[in-house]
Amino acid sequence: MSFAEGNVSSTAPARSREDTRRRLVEAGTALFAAEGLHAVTSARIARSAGVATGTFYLHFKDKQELFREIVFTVLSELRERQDRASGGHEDGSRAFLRARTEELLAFAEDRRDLIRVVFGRGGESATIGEEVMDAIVPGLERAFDSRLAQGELAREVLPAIAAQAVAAMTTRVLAWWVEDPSRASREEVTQTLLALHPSRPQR
Amino acid sequence: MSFAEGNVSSTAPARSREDTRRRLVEAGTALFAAEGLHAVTSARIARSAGVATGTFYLHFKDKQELFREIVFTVLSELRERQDRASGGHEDGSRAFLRARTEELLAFAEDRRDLIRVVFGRGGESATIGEEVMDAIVPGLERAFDSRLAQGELAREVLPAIAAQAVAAMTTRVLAWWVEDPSRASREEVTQTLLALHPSRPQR
Amino acid sequence: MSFAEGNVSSTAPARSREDTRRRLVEAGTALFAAEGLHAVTSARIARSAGVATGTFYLHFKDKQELFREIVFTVLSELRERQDRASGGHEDGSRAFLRARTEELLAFAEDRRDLIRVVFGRGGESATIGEEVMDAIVPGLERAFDSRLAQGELAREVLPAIAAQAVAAMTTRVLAWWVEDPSRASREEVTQTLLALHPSRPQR
Amino acid sequence: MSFAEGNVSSTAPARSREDTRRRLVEAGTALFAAEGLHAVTSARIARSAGVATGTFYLHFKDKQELFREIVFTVLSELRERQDRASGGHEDGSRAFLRARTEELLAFAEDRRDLIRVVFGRGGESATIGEEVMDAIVPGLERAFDSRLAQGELAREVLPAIAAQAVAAMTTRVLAWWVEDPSRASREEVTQTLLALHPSRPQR
DNA sequence: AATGAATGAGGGTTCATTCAT
DNA sequence: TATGAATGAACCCTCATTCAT
Repeated sequence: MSFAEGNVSSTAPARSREDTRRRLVEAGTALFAAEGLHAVTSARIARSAGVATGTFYLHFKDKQELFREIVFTVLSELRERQDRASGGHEDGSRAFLRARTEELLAFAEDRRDLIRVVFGRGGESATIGEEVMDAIVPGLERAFDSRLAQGELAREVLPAIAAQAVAAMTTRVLAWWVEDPSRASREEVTQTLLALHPSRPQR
Repeated sequence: MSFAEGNVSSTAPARSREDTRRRLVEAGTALFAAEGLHAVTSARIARSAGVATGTFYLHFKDKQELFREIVFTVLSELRERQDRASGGHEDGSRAFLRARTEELLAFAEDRRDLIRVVFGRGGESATIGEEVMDAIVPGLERAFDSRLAQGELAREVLPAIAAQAVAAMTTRVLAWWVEDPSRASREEVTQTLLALHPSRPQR
Repeated sequence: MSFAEGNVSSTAPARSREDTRRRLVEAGTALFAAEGLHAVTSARIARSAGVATGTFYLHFKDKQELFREIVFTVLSELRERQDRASGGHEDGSRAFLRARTEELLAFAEDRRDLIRVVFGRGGESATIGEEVMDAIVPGLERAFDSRLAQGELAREVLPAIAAQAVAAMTTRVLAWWVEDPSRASREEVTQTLLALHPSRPQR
Repeated sequence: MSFAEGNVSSTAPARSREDTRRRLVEAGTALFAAEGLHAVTSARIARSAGVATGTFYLHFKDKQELFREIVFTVLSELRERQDRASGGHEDGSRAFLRARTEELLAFAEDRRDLIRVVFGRGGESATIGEEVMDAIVPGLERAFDSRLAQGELAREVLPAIAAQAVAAMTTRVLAWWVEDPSRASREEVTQTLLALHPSRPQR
């Protein structure tokens, strides 16, 4: 057993392990997007990933864990992309909001399946639905807090409520749109979402 | 009150059957509100209603049917109450909207359990969640259509999207609020919802 | 309460009771013929007879009892008709056999439903199937015994076996025929059954 | 015997799976023979095979599938044995028939349980009973067709009916005999069955 | 690390039968 | 006698998870 061989035998399985994991994530994403958390069994995910049933549990504690992983990977990737997209603009400005919204919709167009899993079917697991909200809402709430302080928000708006409202509105519109993108152009969705965004007092 | 009248309104067995049904609906409502559609079994609902497992199926084809019945009874009762409350006001006017929103919140305060079942956990069943949306969205969409025509809505707003957005926003805020009504006063919720309602073009 | 009234009130229910029973038998016959013993519930029979579920059990101990009653009523009626039909002929003669077979087929044509219940689906209940055989076989066996003694049967034929064979052959052909009477004319069935009837040694 | 050969014929897990399946088939056969299709539950078969309930469904879609498998395995094995036994004789000849009948009875003596399942209780499932007939009858009908053409059958015999009759007669006698083989010797059964077989015109 | 057969608790549902009215 | 709501045991089947290989 040469040094090289040893290397090969210790890295090849490592690569293979990651590969297996990725295959499971991909199979799970496709199935969850198409049928939802409850309708999909861990055995089917494994089969669809081309591995044995038991292999699933070498990579994930249970079905929820895979689901959760998909959901939070998406959320963090999405946030990263939005942060990058809105990087050049002043926090909370129109341009900032537009950049983030456009990036959101670009992502949704690219990865309809992921949006379906996270926002379309997330409600299937009460726990995870709550966690998704917890991942989205606090940032929004802080934003509304500061906009309220700067007088850029109607005084009667409670940031905590507005944050819930905007999170729900955005995720719902997204889910609705990816279900059938011909329902509206990307620009129409963008403009409507921006128009509905809470802003300075009216009248 | 004649003898005939008494007979007509309800025979003895009929009263008993209706009573059992009502007990099942109540037990189901409480359990669905607390744990959601999936976590509750028909056997538990029956036991909690003080009847045998089989009795459940004398009254409902299956668990979904009871769930659906609860959901759509609530929706129609709610709509009725809102219609009554907004009866005196011009369609789509501020006063109209305020009256409907106040009635919605009054209902939510009265029947937190029902709101939880319908809006908090409704998403658990993709089918029913979709149907709930279908019961709410078209009316909103028509309202936005006519408001757009009257120039009372920013021109860039697409009614179909706005309807999805407002439905999601409202139901989410409601669910969030009934989860812990101390989070905000009824008036704060009312004002925030009204402030977030899409309206005439800004700027 | 006059004498007449008393009479009415005591005989009317009596008539009604018999009527109810007859309705149950008829409903049961139709349903058993169409779907078999297992596929039919006592509640459905009652409903189809226009009475309440519980009423079924005022007339029959259980579903089997109704089934059994139908089966054995048919068997005894059939035997009576065959006896009457073959009355003028010498026991075991060709004419005797032909008369009985013709009567059997006439009955089958009249009452396809009954034949289906008794011979088509009888096998569904092992117990009753056995009893049907026990009702048919001994008579046949005695007949073969005497025909054997008279040299009208091949010597190598064991009456006990021949009786089983003829009972099975006849009931099966009957069931097959009533399932679709266009499969063969009544005369063809008669002639074939008679031709297959064990008789004097050949060759 | 190379290493490869051993591998090909059966891997360790494969052997185990087949073994479980065989145990289920054997347990099912014994139970179906003793109590019939309806009286036996899949859970009991599993328990009797020494495996868990769920294991049953790893091997068979449902109870019917196991039943069907037993029935049609028997029928095809039986046919094979009969074909082999009658191989040397001219089709439809006396010797041919005798060889097939003797093989049938030898099989019945060997595997009373199987005969009970297939012919004794087969009627319990209308569907399967029909299929069993469909597996037996067409061959008989063809045989009678050609015998009729050759004048070896009474002209008044309709082959389609005779086929039904002979199938029923044979299976019934078989079932009756295996229920208690002391009722008749194998030779007596053989001779009676042969004597009852439709043949050339009499008189 | 991967396999895949096995597990068994538990869910949904049916239905023969009872019994208070 | 009739009613029909109620009963509850029992069945079929699924599937998340384990474990010997």
